[in-house]
Amino acid sequence: MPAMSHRLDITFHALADPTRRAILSMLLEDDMAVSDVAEPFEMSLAAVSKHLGILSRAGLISQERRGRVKWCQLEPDALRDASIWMQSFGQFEAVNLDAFEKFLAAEFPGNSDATGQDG
Amino acid sequence: MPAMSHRLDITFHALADPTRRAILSMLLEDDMAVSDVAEPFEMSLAAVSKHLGILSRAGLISQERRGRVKWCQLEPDALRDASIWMQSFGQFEAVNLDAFEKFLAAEFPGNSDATGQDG
DNA sequence: GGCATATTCAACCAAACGGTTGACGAAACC
DNA sequence: GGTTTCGTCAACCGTTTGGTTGAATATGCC
Repeated sequence: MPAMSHRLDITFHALADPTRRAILSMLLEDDMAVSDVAEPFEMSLAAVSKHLGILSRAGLISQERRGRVKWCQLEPDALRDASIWMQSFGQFEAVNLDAFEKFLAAEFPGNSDATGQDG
Repeated sequence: MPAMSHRLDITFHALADPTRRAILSMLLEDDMAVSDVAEPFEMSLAAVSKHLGILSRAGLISQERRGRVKWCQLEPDALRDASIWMQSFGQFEAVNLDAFEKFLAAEFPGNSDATGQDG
């Protein structure tokens, strides 16, 4: 596996954008069509389509065409390498569940607007 | 904490570069001066200095000036939020130690060249 | 003081990013 | 068959990125 590092580049880069993280959060709840993914964002469908392409190339989501609708599905396994890479820096063997809850409350306020964006 | 999402942007972006991940790996072993961090890389000192600035602004390292030498120290706590964010995607409550070992062997071959870069 | 060492700053560059728009292709509906 | 819907493509645009170089700013040494 020579390109291990490159895969990490792709994964972390994909995660480094709030829109893309918001999309992943949305897909946590259910598979979605591209248009439905795009709907809550104040940007063009083409822009969201690009984001989905980046997530897809990173392996973080998969896309399956059914009829004219393209369904997007979370592929959380792709986070594994990145997560494991982080583990190599210690500290995280036992994630503090308390901190986790607080974090979620801050990152996904109300969970009705689980976008990971400010506001 | 309104800018939680922005912090994640910064952290993931900092991690999305192989040079910067290599630097973090080097700092795992020991604190280092800027010049010593730069030495193994085939790029200018100024470039490495910029990378260190990015890592520092992300909180992933701290820098302390002693005399004319600036020492760089790993700050693994900054990975916590990013790590926790990943936990929200499930899958990782129990990291597979076996996978972890294999990963380390691939990412840091021999551990004498723990750069995280290809080759 | 004068010179070497350690690090950053400033200006610049090519390439990539995140977005837009308009055209296009493919599937579905009537 | 014509039109609408879904999604991508291509071209473009301003900004950011990751790198370079040379000058500037400490600090340490003799």
